[in-house]
Amino acid sequence: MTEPRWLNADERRAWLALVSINTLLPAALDTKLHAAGKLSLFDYTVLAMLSEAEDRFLPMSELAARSSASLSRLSHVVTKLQKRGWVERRPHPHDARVTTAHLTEEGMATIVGLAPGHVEDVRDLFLDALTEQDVLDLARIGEKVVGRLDTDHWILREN
Amino acid sequence: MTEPRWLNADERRAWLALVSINTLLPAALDTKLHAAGKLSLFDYTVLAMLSEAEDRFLPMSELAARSSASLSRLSHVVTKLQKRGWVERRPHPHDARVTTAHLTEEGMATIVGLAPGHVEDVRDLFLDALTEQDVLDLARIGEKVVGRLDTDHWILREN
DNA sequence: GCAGCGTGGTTGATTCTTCAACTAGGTCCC
DNA sequence: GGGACCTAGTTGAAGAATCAACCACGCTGC
Repeated sequence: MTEPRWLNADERRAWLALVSINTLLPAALDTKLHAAGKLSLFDYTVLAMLSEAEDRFLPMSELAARSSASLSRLSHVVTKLQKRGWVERRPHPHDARVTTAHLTEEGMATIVGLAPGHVEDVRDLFLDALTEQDVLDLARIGEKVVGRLDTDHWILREN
Repeated sequence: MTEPRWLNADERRAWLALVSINTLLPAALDTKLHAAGKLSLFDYTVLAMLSEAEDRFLPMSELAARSSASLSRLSHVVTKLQKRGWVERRPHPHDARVTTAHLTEEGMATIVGLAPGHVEDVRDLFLDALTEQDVLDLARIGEKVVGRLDTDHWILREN
């Protein structure tokens, strides 16, 4: 039980900034999205991932991975999105354990309508504060951190 | 209504990494802290802010600012921490609107016991993935983003 | 061909967070 | 000195996240 290595000044700055961003940014985007369409950032992310997937469907576990969520959380949210008519659940044809989540036309229309405003918000709240170099640095550092938190994270997959 | 400026590849990388960190990092630290002492990262942050404050107390609104939370959220959490004997509420002597939250001896003992493990976890899950230059870059970029989200954020105050 | 284990997913209870409504004390200013 | 408005904080209800328990299917080895 040796004395822990406390954070130095720069480490503390980096850590505090990250924790603050972590609470402020999702809160701000949640507010915007809730005003625009009564959904949360997580709801939006789920719809976005489906809209970018081939044929607009994904197995629940793949969708969970792409939205960095637990299967349980995703299951509850998909139930909610289903009630709004934006997503459908279907059994997988070849593996009866698997459920696939499909984006409906209505769901697609919703995200198409929301996306431009959301991108503007992301720029407004976040990217516009940064130079091109900052963006590059952040992408590099961010991916390192993601790799440490989850070695197989999908955003690190080749291509 | 002009065509929105979609994210370019690097912007997208930076954004996706940040969103992923945002869900993975607190989840991992919550799990660790919950195992160590049945508290969340936010609970820990509140205790930590009090422990670093002069005389170990702060007005609710200042504590809310330092933990990036709404007053409402803080109020509920302080009620919980109070029930565990870690925090006390007292009226402010000169302004009857203000409530101050005080860290008890028991609360101090709790955070002193938890801190070394928590710092190790922060290194383990996050800082150890980064070089010294990364830490500097992240501190710089992080503070820019915080400034954009909240101009008067406390971490930007000239001490 | 069936026992045992791992995978994929759902559910309900508990805990947390947010939101809107409200109390109450302070400040401005006429 | 009395409105009007602002600041600080609390509360209860509603919606969201987590956790543990659980079911069903598939694979493996015998």
